Amino acid sequence: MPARRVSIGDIASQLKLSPSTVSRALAHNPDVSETTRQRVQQLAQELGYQPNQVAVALRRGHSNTLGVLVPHLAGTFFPEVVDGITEAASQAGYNVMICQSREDAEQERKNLELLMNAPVAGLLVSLASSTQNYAPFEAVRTANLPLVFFDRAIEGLTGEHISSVVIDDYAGAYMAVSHLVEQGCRRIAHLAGPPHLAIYEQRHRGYEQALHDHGLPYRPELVCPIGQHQPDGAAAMRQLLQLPCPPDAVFSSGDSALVGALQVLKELGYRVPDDVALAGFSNAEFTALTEPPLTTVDQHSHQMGREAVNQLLRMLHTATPTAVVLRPQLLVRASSQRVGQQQSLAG
Amino acid sequence: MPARRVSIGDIASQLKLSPSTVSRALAHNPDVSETTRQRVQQLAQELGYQPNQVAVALRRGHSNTLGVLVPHLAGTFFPEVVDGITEAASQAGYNVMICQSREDAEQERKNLELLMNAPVAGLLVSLASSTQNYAPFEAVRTANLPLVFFDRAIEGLTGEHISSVVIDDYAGAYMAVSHLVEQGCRRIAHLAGPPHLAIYEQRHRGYEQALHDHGLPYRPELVCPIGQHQPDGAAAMRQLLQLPCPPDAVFSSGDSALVGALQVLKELGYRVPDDVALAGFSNAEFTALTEPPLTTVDQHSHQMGREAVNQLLRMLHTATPTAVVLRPQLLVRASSQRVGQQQSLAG
DNA sequence: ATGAAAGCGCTAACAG
DNA sequence: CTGTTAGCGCTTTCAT
Repeated sequence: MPARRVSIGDIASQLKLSPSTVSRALAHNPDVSETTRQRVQQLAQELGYQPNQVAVALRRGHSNTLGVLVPHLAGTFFPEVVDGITEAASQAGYNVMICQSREDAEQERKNLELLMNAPVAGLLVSLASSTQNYAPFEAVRTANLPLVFFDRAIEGLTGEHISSVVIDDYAGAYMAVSHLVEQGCRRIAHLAGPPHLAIYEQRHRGYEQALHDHGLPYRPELVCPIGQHQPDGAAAMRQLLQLPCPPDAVFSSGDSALVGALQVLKELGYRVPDDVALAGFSNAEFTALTEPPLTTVDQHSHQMGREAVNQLLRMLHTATPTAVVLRPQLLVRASSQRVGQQQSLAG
Repeated sequence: MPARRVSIGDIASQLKLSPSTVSRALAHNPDVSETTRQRVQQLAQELGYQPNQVAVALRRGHSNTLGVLVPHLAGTFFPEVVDGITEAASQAGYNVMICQSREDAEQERKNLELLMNAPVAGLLVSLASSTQNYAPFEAVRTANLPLVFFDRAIEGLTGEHISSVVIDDYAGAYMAVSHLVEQGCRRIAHLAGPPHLAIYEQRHRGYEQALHDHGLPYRPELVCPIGQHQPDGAAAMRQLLQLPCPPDAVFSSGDSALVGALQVLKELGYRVPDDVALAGFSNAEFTALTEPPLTTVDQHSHQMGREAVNQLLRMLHTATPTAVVLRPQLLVRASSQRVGQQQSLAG
């Protein structure tokens, strides 16, 4: 009943040829005569022959599938990267298998194992926030399976088949904070992310350096280490407003937390940007739709996905790993533009 | 150099056993003696043995991979469904392979072919908006490959291995429009989606029926067939406001278009909801963050994904197809709540 | 230009 | 309880 699919053997016997010849004909092998080639292709067409990719993969020892491992698919960033990945992959004739670690290191390990046995031609990975143990990635490295980290990479893990595509988080934060200073802000708070993820550490460092370069002091009480969700940002904002000397601007390491802060400010009657100016990071879809719209740093997420695939394909062919750093772009919107201040697009 | 991976044969020869015994021991087959089982498992552990899933799939004739085909991964809806799918699938020991049709019927056909040869244990599909020819799905049906449509289904395509999970779009639209009527709106416009997709047709019908049941006339000039993006909604809104007798409410078939409409209204100085009340469909993340927040219909997207996987697993085991219809939920927010009107949550 | 044979890694039927 | 054999569908020597 399950409508058995036609195999090379079927075609061979119908045409009284050997499987090898049929295989060759299908592969446009020049050894095979023009006439047989046509006969084979004709019949294959008629019977609706489709190669069994599993058998092909087993025989060849590798597949044309790329494995993708992301922390989650919520929000806008990762879906956009994945979109870029699937687009570039399918253009190059690869398909894509996606797993989510759900920010859990153990789940990440399992998925990694799964993908390695899938098997895939290579891996595109963005780390879970809870990952502390890099042993599973060592295993990928020793298996010589090409690996590209995107956005969240392991600093220091290098190998002959390990590339990375990240944005310059440091520069993005620096640009945003410099912009806030130029708008006249002097007490700039920072909603910081988990520091063991390099991206958040870099954003923190960019914040720090920008303050320093503009002659402003770094005040630890203005730096709140928080989760990345809306309520986290709201709670942090409330605390900041309790300070004897509250901030006149907030630079958040993520947009969701920032929108939480915005809501608290509006609720308590503060004016944005005049009392408190706001800038975030990621260019989430909703940042353009809040009131006021939020200044944020765009990460070129779609392009990051495409670039990650390019890196992978490059390694597949020439085995030269690279570390690509994309330059982020500051999007200045009303949440940080004070009247009477010059507009500036860079830091 | 590529650090050859250890196979069952390797373990067998090191232990002077046959591959079959090793295979059995690994599979906890009760036939094998306790001692050998332990020896095998011990060595497998030490050598870091991992089964080659491709070989397993080839041998068994099927894999533990589910194929997912979505129109796109932009916005919030499909990522949320996919999130539900991967969650439920991985709990059931399946992994997930995701393809995007990019709303293109030809791409959809290719991806379908790809997934069928992957091979997958079953398919979870949401149609591209341009799909008119259902032949590729006939092929899936005759291959007896379990198929679950979610959200965008082919009405009338039934089979022994075809299920569907959709929400009651008709009811969702009916609820939203009834709510607008209860808020005192009398000239309710509709931003309609592509009518050949059943979901949009149903939303349109729900709109029509709600008007009728409340004794309001259906006015064709208030129904705008548009694309689903923000500028489409903005353009439609401008047109509607040109009418001799403009609408006092808008029910949009999607949230992005609605936010476009909202922006035009604010730009031109209309008050929402007092001059024009708004309601949308999908509960996109940003609808809670606009000013005012947008009333919308929640589609239980995450649950839809989980449910789709359940349907698929059910067919894998018992072969009984089902058509699940989830009940949507109207989320009343400020964009439709007029002061002095009673609040109502259902229609 | 074509065929025969071997084998990718695994499992299941069939001995013993 | 364990081993032998065969084969999933395909590709690729090696013959002819």
